[in-house]
Amino acid sequence: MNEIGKLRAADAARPRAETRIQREKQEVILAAALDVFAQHGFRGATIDQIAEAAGMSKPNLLYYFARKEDIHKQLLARLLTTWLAPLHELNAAGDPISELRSYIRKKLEMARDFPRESRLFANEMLQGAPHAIDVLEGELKALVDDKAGVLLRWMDEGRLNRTDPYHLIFSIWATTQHYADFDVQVRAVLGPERGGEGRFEDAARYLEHLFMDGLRPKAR
Amino acid sequence: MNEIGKLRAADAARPRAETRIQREKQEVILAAALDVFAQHGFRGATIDQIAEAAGMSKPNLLYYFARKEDIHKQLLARLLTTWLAPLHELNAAGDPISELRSYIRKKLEMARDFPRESRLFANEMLQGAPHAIDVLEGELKALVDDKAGVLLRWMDEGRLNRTDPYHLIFSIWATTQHYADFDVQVRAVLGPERGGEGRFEDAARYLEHLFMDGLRPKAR
DNA sequence: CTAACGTTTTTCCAACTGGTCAAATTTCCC
DNA sequence: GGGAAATTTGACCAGTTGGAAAAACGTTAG
Repeated sequence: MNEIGKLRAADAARPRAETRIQREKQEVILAAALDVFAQHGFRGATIDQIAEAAGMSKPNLLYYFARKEDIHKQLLARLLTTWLAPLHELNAAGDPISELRSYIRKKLEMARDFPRESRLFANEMLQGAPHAIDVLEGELKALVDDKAGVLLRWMDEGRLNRTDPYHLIFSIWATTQHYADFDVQVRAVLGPERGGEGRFEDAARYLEHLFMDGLRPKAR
Repeated sequence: MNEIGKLRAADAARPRAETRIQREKQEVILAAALDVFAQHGFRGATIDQIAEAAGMSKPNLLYYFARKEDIHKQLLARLLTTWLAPLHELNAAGDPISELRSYIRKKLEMARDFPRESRLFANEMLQGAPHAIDVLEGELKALVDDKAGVLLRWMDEGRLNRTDPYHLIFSIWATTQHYADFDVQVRAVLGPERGGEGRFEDAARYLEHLFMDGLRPKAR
């Protein structure tokens, strides 16, 4: 009888050397699970669904991930690191306006290129972050605290309008992720003509304008 | 044997006169279902869960709503009308800046006062709007087309900075609903001190500033 | 080539799922 | 207070769910 599966589950701290097949199949499973979890949430997704999307039988899938939760956990862990990367790159030594512009652009590109990851995260938030609350209160909060400090310094120096740095970051998250999470709505409202691929460029132009200058015409 | 349940399911066009108990229990069920659907999505929610939250047995609940989908449908239908009301109220004859300010405020209040409704809607969007796509492409698109026209006229008159009116509306939706849908994240990042009830006032102040004036300091 | 290990399939299970049905109980109107 | 209608309950069902076990099949290093 094989022990690898159980070892990996019980003893993740000392992972066994992985075979080629293990690496490949695990990727296939995670890719399939991303689709299913992103659309139906954790409870709404079934192992059968994931297995079928991954092109294998349920017991075969369970050979690689002993339980459904393990797949979800790993997906979430991967996501969170790549998700936070753009904010990490916000450079205190750079120019405030172009740093923010760049951050907004990167986040919008992530919404465009990794919409399933965004929806997976959104699902986790809607459920009250049962699997991610620790990261939110720990790593994420620390990072945002740090960057909020940077923003605040920029504001003190008069290089950015004075406002709430936390809510500023929230508003960037909200506006960019909206294009992944509410994609159906965006497409439906824009209609067939404007709802095509160009919508991300339109969004980028609009968001830049909004965040830089707002909507009120300058008095003259 | 009783027929009301089946009649109501089969012949919703000509509803029977409702008894007091029917009205009351249906409300209790819908309130309970709102909680459960908002947290777990349609597939992730179970009738047992809803029944328990409503304080009744499953067969008893099924006496009032013959199928799970019926509860969800009704919840969604109610939601959509109240959800669109604030945008309806955007008045073409008013002052652009105060109209927008007022719209943003109302949407933020809805996120604060009806977070479960917001999450129910978000869940539906994440799943690709299987039950709401018609409304999105019909009623909602028509309304947004109309109001986008108003915004465009305001821009033509120089009373609003020229920008994309559709994405403007999206950004208002995104930034306000964020405080309902991503509430856990907002609280976690703000921490115990700043994450209390005051967060909505802070958000209101910030969003007003963002939408009105943006972040770039005025050249002087 | 073959034995050990890795992988896949088949079979199975207990718990849960949405939903039915008839009997028991309660409510309401006369 | 009695009877009809409305409501609630308990027992039940077929299909699905997450998961276990072990046998059958592949792969690969010596």
